Formats: sequence, C-alpha cells, structure tokens
Amino acid sequence: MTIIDVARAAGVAPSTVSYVLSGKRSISPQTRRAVEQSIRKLGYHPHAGARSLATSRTNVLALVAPLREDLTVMDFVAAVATAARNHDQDLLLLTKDEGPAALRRVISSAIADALIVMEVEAADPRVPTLLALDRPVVLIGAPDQPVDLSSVDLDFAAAGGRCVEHLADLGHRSIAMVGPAPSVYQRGISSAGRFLSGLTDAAQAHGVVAKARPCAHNYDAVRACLDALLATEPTGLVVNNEAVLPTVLAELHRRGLRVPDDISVVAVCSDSAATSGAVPLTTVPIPTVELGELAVEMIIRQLGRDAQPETRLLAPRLTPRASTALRS
Amino acid sequence: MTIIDVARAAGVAPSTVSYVLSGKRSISPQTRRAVEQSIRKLGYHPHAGARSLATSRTNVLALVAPLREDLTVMDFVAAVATAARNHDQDLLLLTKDEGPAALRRVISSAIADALIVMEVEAADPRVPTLLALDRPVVLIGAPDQPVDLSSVDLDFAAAGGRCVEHLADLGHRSIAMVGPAPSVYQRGISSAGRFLSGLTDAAQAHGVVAKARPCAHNYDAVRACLDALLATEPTGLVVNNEAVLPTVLAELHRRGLRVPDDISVVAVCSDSAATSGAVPLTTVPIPTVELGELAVEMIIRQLGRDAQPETRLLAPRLTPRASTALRS
DNA sequence: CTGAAAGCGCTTACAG
DNA sequence: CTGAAAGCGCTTACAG
Repeated sequence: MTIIDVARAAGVAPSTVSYVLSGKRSISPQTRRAVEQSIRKLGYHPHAGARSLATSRTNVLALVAPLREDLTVMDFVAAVATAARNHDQDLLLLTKDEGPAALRRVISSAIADALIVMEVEAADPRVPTLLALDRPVVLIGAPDQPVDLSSVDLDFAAAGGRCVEHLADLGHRSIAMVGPAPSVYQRGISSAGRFLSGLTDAAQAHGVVAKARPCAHNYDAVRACLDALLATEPTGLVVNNEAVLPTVLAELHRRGLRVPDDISVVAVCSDSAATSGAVPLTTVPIPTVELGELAVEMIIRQLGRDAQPETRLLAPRLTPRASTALRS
Repeated sequence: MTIIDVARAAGVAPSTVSYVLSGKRSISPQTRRAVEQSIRKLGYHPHAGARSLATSRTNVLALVAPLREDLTVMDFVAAVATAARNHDQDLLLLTKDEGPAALRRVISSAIADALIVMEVEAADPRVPTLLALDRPVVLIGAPDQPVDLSSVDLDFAAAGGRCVEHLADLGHRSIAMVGPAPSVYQRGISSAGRFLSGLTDAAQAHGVVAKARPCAHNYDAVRACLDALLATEPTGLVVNNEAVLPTVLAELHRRGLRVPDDISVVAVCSDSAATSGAVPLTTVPIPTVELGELAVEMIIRQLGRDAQPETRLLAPRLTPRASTALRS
C-alpha cells in the first residue's frame, strides 16, 4: 500500500498524491477529490520512514522524563502527550537515566526532531549535549543557573509568596513549610529553592514568622520534620511536597491538630490529591496542562524558524478550599 | 554524516559498514576495527528512517496507556520504557483516548512495529482493530472475555485469594474489601472482578465471612463504603484501590480503629504507598517491572517468528508488614 | 494545473 | 571476505 497504488487508483501521478497530502501546490477540485477518495478507500497512510528520509522531519517529539512514582510527573507526561498529538506530532518517551548518549542517539538517528526535557538539574551532564545538538529543546522546569535553552515552569517564587500572602490575609503570623526532600535541594532542582525564597521574602514583607524544613518520603522523616516545625506553634502550614502530603495530614490529626481550626494548610499539589481527604485542601496547583501545551508550542515554533531561547514562567493561582481559615 | 562518510573514512564500501553494524556476515578483524573506529570518531548513527524503509522494521514499540493520575499506571509506563530500551527498542507513547484510528495510523505508517496496550476493557472498540492489524500485540491486563491476543497480568484471582488466606491464617473470621470504583467494574476491567471472585472463593474455602464494596475516589464515597463494610465489625480489611488507600486509613483512625490492633489491613498497592504511612502495610504488590519486562519479551518474540497468542498470569506474592496481626 | 525523475540513506541479494 | 547496484516509499526541484 504505497503512494503509487493511490496514484494508480486515482489515475494521477504519485507526485500529485503527495501534493494533495501536503497542500504545497494548488490542485484542481476534481483531482483532489479523486485522490482523497482513493486514499480513504485504500486506507493509505504514508510511510513515516520514507517521508523522514525525503524531508529530514520525523514529526516525532522526544520527551525525557524522570519515570518515578510521582503524580506530577505523570500529569506532565499526559499533558505533553496530548499537546503533541494536538500538533500532529507523536511522542517518543525517554527515561531520565538514559543520560546524554540517548539524546544524541535519538537526534542523530533522526528518530525525533526535538527534545522536551523534564527536571534538568544544576550542573546536569545533559546540558552540554543539549546545547551541542543544535536542535529545538525546551526544558520543563527552569534550571538553577540559567542556561542557553528555552524553558517553561510555574513561577515557584511567586507560588511561595502567594501561599504566605493567603495565610497572612487570614491573620496568620507564624507559619511553617514542609519542603521537598533534602536530595531535591541538593540536586539543584531550582523549583524547591525558588519556592522557599519566594516564601521567605513574602513572609518578611508581611511581617510573618516563617520556618521551613525539607522532608524525605518516609514516616520517620515526616515525624521529625513536624516535630521541628510545630515546636513554635505555627497556625499556618505550607506543604510543598505532594508525596508526603497524606502522611503530614494524618500526623497532624494524630497530634490533635484540627484543620483548619487549629492549623491552616495550603498545599502545592494536584487537584485530585487536594479533594480526596476529609478536608478539601486550599492549593496552588502546578499547571501541568498549560505547561505541557506551552512546551510543545515553543518546540513547534522553534522547528519552524530558529528562535531565541526564552523562559516562560506561569503565574501561580491559588484555589481556596476548606483547609485554610481565619486565625482564631 | 552518512554510511558513505564512514565507509570513506574506513576505506571500505558502504555495504561493509552496514554488515559490520548488523553482524550479518563475517568481517575480517582489521576491517571491523577500522570501521568501528570510524563510526566512533565520526559519531555516526544510522538514519532510522532509511533503515526502516529498507528493512520494514522501526525498532519502535508503541505503548497505549491510560494517562490518568495513577501511580500504578506510571509504574507500568516506566517498566515498559525501561524494558524496551533493554531490548534496543524505543518507545512511542499513545494515550488511551486516541482510539482505534491511532493504532492503525501508527502501524500503517510504519511508525512502530508492535503495540503494547494497557487496560483493554470488555467490548473494547480497539480489539477488532488490534486483531485486523495482524501485528504483534500484547495486552497488559487480561480482558474480561478472552480475545485472540496475547496478554500479561497479575493473577488477580489468586491475589484476592492470597489476601484472604493470609488473614485467615491469622485467625480472622470476618473480613471486608474496599474495591475499585464502580466505574471500573462497569467498564469490565477484569482485574477487579477476578480479584473479587478470588477473594470470595477463598473466603468460602476458609470459612471466612467476606463482604465487599466498590469505592469511588472521593471522601464521601470512602465514608459510605466504610459505613457499610464496618457495620458487621470485620477484623480484617482488604484494600484493592490504591487511590483511596490514604483516605481509608485516615478514616479508620478517625473512627478509633487501630491498625493492626483492632483491624488488620492488607492492600494491593505499590511499595512506596505501603511504607509512607505510620504503619507499614502488608501488601500484595502489582509486579509492574516483571509484567512490563514480560510484555516486551513477548512482543520481541512475536516480532521474530509469529507465535500463538498466549496469556501469562504472574503468581501474586504477599509481603507481610506491620498492618496485619493475629486476631486478638 | 500536472508529470517524470532524481535523491534522501540505508540493506541485501548478486557477483566475485 | 568484500563491493557495486537495485530498491525501499516518499518529496520536490525541473519542465511543460
């Protein structure tokens, strides 16, 4: 089933079929109709390899994702996959631990046209490769030190600030934050640091006392973290660590702290995590759908003409729910 | 950077480079060395499209996944991606909601060689397409009515039985089960039904009273479900619904039921969910890594010679932890 | 508005 | 053990 079969069935030359498909030159209505009918009747799909050989374009985007158990990562993968299809691109999935060689391979072999890379760390060994590739690249998650690559991210500094502002508006004067695992800070995932400094700055600006701690993903770490944070009896708690969120809430309950009566809680998490517990949580969601769509749009734009690297930070939005209340 | 450049650099014919790469004929050690050196020096990667055009093989596997917020789905995607790379295949990611047309497109366009499809439902519209494609297909999750396609899955009937057996061994005589959402049963995801009947059969065999309820993913549903299940004061609880697990545990605590003192809990969930709360949970994990590896192996085998469709159900393993104890 | 043909970069019979 | 050449199925200048 090739373009020649379609051409024969429609009584035209193969090149005409090609032009009907690409729309790159004007075709008489009758010819177009005949060709389109043959295509449909024969169920013709052009051979991707042949097309890629002729055009040096694959219409495949590669997404490099850290494939761990993490709902936010899952959300991003889903968002990028959907956005890619909306732009007539297929999505190749690469795992983070394949390293720089996989990026070279996929581009040099013309398996994909461009790369979307999640969670690029400070001093990430993939950055030099990404730059050398000289292909469209968009990072999801702005890196610590700015590199000469495009990226999209939530404005985590503003998000940290927004959480403080919300609690301050409700009269809270002492707040605490459960952060990501220490390893996240160490690896230089900048969102963690930016959230923290946004929170700290806003606390200062609002005259609020703020205390922050990282928190690893296990029960003992959660207990130790809360022991430290609750010592000064904060009335507001910010949780920027979706993995430990259920455990944090369970632990507050165990300690006799009612939400929001004794302590207000605002979390950075997905909507489904926010609404599955007894108390619906006030959240600043990570806009994965918008970020995925934006990343794909930027890649597509770069595939057209070569654009300058740009960084787009989306403004956070806070969804108030029942877990935050006026300080009693 | 083509095979001709490599050939020139090594002083051989392009076909020789090809044969060095494929190992399909014997090459003198000197020639081989020269070619391999040129390949490395030039950083040569064969053009995937050209290769696919010449061989009608892409070395790409397509995975059709339901991209919702679900850690088990994430685990499967990660497992299949890793297994694919271990077999020198790349992974194209398709979403479940693209439907049958996407399957035809990907195969007819020679974008991928074979399909791994998750969560095929009873009367799934994709099944006829999958059969008509006449390409290697492996389902992850055995469908309700057996179809003429290969599949891999956990033996959910045995898993349900294993949970009962474990609780019965500990002296429990009345148990309850929190099942997946009603919609899951309705859609005919067979794992839910098979788990339930395995549990029911084993209960009968062990002289245990068992009560089961589906449970949607929100707080009210969890409360209603537990209201119904706890009315008869079971001493053992089986949770086959990872999404509501934290909420179920929180709700038990709220009702003053201590785990495992008042009620033993065994869950079907990932290890990370099992160990993040106050009480480490006895679990029957879904062996996503093994299933993903198995699915890829079966696909690769089918790509070689055409094999008969086969269904492989992996035996469940139960990991005892602190959430189950002798009935007091 | 349409066609004939070169060329994209591989693989693999065919030949030696 | 190695090479020259046909062919895979497209696209796109070139020509009319």
